Amino acid sequence: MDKKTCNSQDFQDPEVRKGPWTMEEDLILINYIANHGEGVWNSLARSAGLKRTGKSCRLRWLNYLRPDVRRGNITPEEQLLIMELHAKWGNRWSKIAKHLPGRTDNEIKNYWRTRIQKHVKQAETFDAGQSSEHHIYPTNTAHVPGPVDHYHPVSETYSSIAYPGNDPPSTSQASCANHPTIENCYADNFPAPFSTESNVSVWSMEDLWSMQLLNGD
DNA sequence: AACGACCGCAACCGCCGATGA
DNA sequence: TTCATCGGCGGTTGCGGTCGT
Repeated sequence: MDKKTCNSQDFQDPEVRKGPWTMEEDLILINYIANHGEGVWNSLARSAGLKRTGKSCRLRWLNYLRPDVRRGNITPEEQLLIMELHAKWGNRWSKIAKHLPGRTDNEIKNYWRTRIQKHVKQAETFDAGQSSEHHIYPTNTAHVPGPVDHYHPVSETYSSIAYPGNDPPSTSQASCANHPTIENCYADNFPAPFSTESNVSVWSMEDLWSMQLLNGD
């Protein structure tokens, strides 16, 4: 049998819940960690009464519920730092995230793939068609991504990379793009938190934490 | 107004290394 | 040394929202 399927943490328990976290689950997790601290995620999940894997709890906590997590609105400075560090280390998202306080590896990874990689690919395909010319950028975008050079495994760096310095992320896509934070984005939907039927969490972290404080021991 | 295409993000999956019995 | 368990990481996917026609 495959080792993975034998792993208790990966075992397909029919009782294990998957998919989006509910507000109740979030509150349980926040309360439990507030009272007992984080760590030993599998036993935490069991002790807290959550029908989730330890992995799922850890991910939810680190990427969303942690009080110091900052979400949305990557600043131009952060974007530049991400580009520099990615040029240096490649897809070492957790390593990159350590240099961006409050940012998670998952967010940086998503940001890179959805915002930056897209433009890099555009530039690459364009450069392929314009190989004799340098720094001629697509006209269908305001962004001017530079060419990506190749990774040197020995030095753990890319040879050179020319990214736009203060090119802000596109704001034309997400509905929340003009909001400073996703919390404010959620706040704009109040006082009618949606998805009430599925009870999927769409609450601001401030709300969750204030609820936690109210419920606090 | 309706609908399909596209995009962003949360969450899951698979793998690997560390640790302890 | 071997095995089980856990934590962490990077890659991938599915869903919901937005945009364009």
